[in-house]
Amino acid sequence: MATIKDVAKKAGLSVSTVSRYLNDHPYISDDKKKRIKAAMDELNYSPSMVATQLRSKKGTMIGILVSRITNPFFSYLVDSIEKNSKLLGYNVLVMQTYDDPAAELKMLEMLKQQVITGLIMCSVEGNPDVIETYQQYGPIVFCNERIPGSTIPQVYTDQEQATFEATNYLIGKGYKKIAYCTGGSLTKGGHGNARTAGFEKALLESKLTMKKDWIFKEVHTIADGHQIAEKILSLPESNRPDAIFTGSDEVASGILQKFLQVGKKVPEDLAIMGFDNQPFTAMLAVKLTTIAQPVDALGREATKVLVAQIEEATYQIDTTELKLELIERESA
Amino acid sequence: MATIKDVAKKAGLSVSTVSRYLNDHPYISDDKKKRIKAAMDELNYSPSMVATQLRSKKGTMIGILVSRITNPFFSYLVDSIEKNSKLLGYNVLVMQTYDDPAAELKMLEMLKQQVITGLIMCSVEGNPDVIETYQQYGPIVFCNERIPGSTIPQVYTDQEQATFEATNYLIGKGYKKIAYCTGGSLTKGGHGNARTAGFEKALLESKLTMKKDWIFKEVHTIADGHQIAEKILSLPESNRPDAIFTGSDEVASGILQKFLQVGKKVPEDLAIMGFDNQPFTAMLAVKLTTIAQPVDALGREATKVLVAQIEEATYQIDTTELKLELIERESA
DNA sequence: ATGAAAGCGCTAACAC
DNA sequence: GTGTTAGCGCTTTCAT
Repeated sequence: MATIKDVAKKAGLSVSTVSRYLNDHPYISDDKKKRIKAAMDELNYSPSMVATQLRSKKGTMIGILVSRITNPFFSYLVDSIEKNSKLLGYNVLVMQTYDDPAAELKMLEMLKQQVITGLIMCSVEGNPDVIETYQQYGPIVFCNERIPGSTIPQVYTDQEQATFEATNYLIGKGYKKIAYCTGGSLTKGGHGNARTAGFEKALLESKLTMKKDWIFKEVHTIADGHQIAEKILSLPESNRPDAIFTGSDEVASGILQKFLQVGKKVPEDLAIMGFDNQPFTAMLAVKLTTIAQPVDALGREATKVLVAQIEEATYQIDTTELKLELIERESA
Repeated sequence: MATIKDVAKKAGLSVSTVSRYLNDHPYISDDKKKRIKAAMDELNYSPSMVATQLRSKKGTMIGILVSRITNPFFSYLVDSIEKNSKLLGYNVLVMQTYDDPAAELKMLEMLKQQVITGLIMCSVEGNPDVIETYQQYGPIVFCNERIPGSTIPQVYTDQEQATFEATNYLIGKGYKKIAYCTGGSLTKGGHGNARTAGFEKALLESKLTMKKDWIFKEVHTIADGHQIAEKILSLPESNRPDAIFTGSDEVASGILQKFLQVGKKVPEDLAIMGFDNQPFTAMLAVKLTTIAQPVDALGREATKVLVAQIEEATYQIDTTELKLELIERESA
């Protein structure tokens, strides 16, 4: 591999001139520019990013933390962040946590070790206070996750309000026995808390109660949905919910599928509310009523905030598109 | 940020000893190990990956090239590669090409610039011959894409055979006017060629013909499926296909949805064959007949081959799981 | 077992 | 405009 030194020698110039050329500094004579270009081509030279970065301290890699990339919400989010990053001259290092705080810490360490120049956390498992201590090593932004009172910039939607409204929508339709699913662990500070708060608030206002048997935590997949359906169906009829807020289209679909399989009707036997408005939800046997997330805007704004911080500029988040929207279809 | 020098000073030792500690060399006295550890903790020290890499030439980042991460096939593939890489001590840099050869080249350049230590190409747009020239800068493996005659290691399934069989399945059901969709551009050497070959072979053997009007190229999304459906429906009835091989569950779903919307029946009015067996295909209003891909195995084997090459070991690809399987449901 | 010192490839004063 | 030079933080001979 040719180095800047080789190029300088071949062009009969000093390394500094070549370095200037690389960083397109002003004031290099055209004649020399051509000689340098020729030498580079001849040697098939590419500057070493590693050396550049060691010296200049400026990296070009952004880290993205998601819990599971196979969740379409996250794959669309990564898509948005990747596209916007590329536009701004950055590359993305993607890491899945699978809800493991250790993976998250590993990513934070990479920020410290300068592997990444900035970090977008689309899911957070660890203690926000310790995450904050990593800000000294590079900018961090929370995307989608909202951590009240944190000093870390956040790009988010109002999930509490949306869940509140969605639950009221259910209540308004006459459902009184509403079950609840969450991807979180239901511990304070864990994720999914905003939604839980909105759900509880709606129930409280209507003097409805939450039953232990109707709460499902740490559920994410279609298979989880199957299990939930089975649990519900194994309950005595008198004790079964008549509606369920799932917090995930995948879980919702799983429940739906199992109910249909055993000959139940949706929403007559169970009304199902999804979350995310994933593309396929409009095509299911019973079209899913769900909540659309502004995933493109979420990714775009998060990227812009992060890059602004990296480049020591300021950027005011544009919140106009960051709205959740209830999509009314057939399942509830 | 503390450096190795600071640690050495604080521990009253030389940088070399600290470096040895970092790389757990043999023969450091326990006493000194403790002093080093203490100094590191006190200074909150983390070695700089960048400096380490500049010196040692050993990186820990693997590049993954996909066309669109929002395609569930790719998100599952990335999931598999990411998980397996992590297991082997590597991180992943993900880049989407959106079928743009320039993006692909950019990634190849990153291999040259040592940003990534190895590259898994899950989609290839550019000229295989020029891709091969990049092997001098680091190992490359093709995953899913098969490029006959290339010296680059490949992990793939037999898509030609599977498409041949799927088409024969359609023919066996009595369909004679079979349309065809591909994500590729239908140029020689472009992707999707294996499938096209299998399709053509099946048609040829049954003396069926391909019609221009029944060929759809560069289609990927549900929206593309909608358009295809509209084009088919705009054809005079006598000239409409009675079945369609889509090469993509997303496209298949789009076609299905539009047909159902206008009151057509599937498979009676049009038999639809998907590809990928994405989770939601079993839950559509008309369950999709499709082809399951061994995506976990694909990702795992690709990662193992690549890492073996990076670490200068040898690895024999385990092909036992690399089989495509026709999943017969309702749409065809 | 430990240390001194020479770079890895590049950037950025500083000098001319 | 262009060249000289001192590092960035680490690894790695080569001594001892």
